[in-house]
Amino acid sequence: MNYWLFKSEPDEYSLSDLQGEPGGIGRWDGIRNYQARNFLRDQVEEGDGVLFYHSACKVPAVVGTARVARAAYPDPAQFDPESKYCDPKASTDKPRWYCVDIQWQSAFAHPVSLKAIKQNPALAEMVLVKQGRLSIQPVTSAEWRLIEKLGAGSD
DNA sequence: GCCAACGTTGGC
DNA sequence: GCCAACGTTGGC
Repeated sequence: MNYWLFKSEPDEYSLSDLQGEPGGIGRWDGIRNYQARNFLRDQVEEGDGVLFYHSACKVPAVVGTARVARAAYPDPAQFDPESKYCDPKASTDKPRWYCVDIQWQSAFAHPVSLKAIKQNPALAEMVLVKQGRLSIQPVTSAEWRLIEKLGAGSD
């Protein structure tokens, strides 16, 4: 069982969008960055915990949690000429991009902002702090527990 | 919308 | 196989 942080722009796909899907299960697609792709394809497993992070918005923050409902499979959008995620270099024989399904689990009473994370010494080693531009990243179990606790507002 | 960090691409 | 150019990401 691994823990991850997934970033999404709330204008594109927010935590409440996921919550509104049938069964709270949505496809996490459109990943077009190789580092993120490699984590997704090689390490993300069904049942893993996901911190849902809103990026490129007014208050970047972890806003809730989800779990991985289905491990990596080829992202259908890469083969769809109508999609903005279409990649002419990808083929069904040799898919280039992958996606997973995740299921909504919780919305935090108190979103944990990037600012708060940066100010917390216990979270200084998070990949989020160390390497800014990575949309899928591993989280330690200690970091997971602390962020869940902060999100619940019981600090 | 600027620009920095990172990984891939491709000309030579 | 070097390395400059390019694409993506995301905080500010």
